[in-house]
Amino acid sequence: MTEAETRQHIIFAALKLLAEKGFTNLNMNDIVRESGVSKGGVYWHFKSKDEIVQAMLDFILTEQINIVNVALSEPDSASAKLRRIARFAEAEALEQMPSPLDLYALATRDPVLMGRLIAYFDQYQARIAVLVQQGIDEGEFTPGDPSLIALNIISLIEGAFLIGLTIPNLDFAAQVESAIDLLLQGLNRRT
Amino acid sequence: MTEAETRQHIIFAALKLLAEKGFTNLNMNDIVRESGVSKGGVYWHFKSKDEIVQAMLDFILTEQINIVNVALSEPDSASAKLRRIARFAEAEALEQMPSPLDLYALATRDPVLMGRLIAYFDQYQARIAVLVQQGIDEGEFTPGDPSLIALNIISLIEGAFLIGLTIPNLDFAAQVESAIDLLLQGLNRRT
DNA sequence: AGTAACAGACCGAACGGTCGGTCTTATAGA
DNA sequence: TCTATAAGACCGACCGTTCGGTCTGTTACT
Repeated sequence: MTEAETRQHIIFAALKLLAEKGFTNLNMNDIVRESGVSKGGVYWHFKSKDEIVQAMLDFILTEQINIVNVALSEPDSASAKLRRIARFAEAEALEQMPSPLDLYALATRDPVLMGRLIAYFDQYQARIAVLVQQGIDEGEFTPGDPSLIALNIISLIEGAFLIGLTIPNLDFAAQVESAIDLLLQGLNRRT
Repeated sequence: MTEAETRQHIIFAALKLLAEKGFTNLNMNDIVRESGVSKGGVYWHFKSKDEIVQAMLDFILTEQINIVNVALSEPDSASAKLRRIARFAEAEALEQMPSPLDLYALATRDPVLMGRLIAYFDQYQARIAVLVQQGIDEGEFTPGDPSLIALNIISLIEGAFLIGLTIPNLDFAAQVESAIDLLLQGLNRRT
């Protein structure tokens, strides 16, 4: 195993544990056990628990941005892209990915994490804003401030996530779908 | 001080600390110090830390429901009520209330907390659904499943909160306002 | 006197992090 | 080619601290 491989191996182990037990119950000894790497080994690659948390957040946010990028790169109408993003989000939620909720909560207190999170939201917002602009240009959406509308769209998706992650036995897919419908109904130009 | 007063005093102290330092750094010794009640005293009123966390969540959720109830009791149009709720939410966010984010994250792993949270969302959803129904009946909103629409509205508000709590220097009020506008544009019957 | 309400010293487990050492692989001089 | 040397990657026992929680009182009111 190369250095980078081991590093990622440790991060994946940590992510798995985070998904299973939440941050409050995430401790180094468990990460050591789960990863199969010794304590010394883990601390060779990461100088602190905080650094692991940081790496986990980076990984998740990068994944998220990639999902959005892929959805945006498809040659589709703006609303179709929007639906695609929502569906990706849904698919990912169904996997055993750890909820970013713990990490968001942490970021509220940690300037470093907060920095990454802000950068992420900036990127996210910028990309969605481009999409909104596309929709407006193509006459699909009613004109408005793309940046602000983008933030509202993100709010809706994140909120749906929050609810979906919290409430079990909820038809998450249907909810996201209808949320987007509601949103589009508001965005679509009235013909 | 009566028993109930001391109890609430301790909870307030815990809430203040939660707001300041987040759940990860919330410990009993600090609660003891902040409340001014001794450890024995605190453990006289609460048999465990979990019980305090539970009480905190209960308090926050009850507050939230009350806000909604007050907003709903005003004799207003459906959309006006909706704006009122958003504005209340915003006002509360500006105070130093602790973000429920930590508690939401916790609830994901704790069945008891989850139970309270689900009950809360159920109530919340039911109330908003009534409001949506009112809007539909009065011809203000386009017809649709009030329950599902209610969930979407909640998603939007919670999402706006999430973003607002996370990103600093964001014009939170403006964002919520525009989010509701966007929503209403979708909800309003096209004349 | 009895009990509800509190005080605070104390406990053991668990935590994040350290440290001296080992194993493997790469390099280089003879 | 063989071997000496060194560096990188990893090991796991151990340490100091912190944590949630307990226990033995003490106060004050009825």
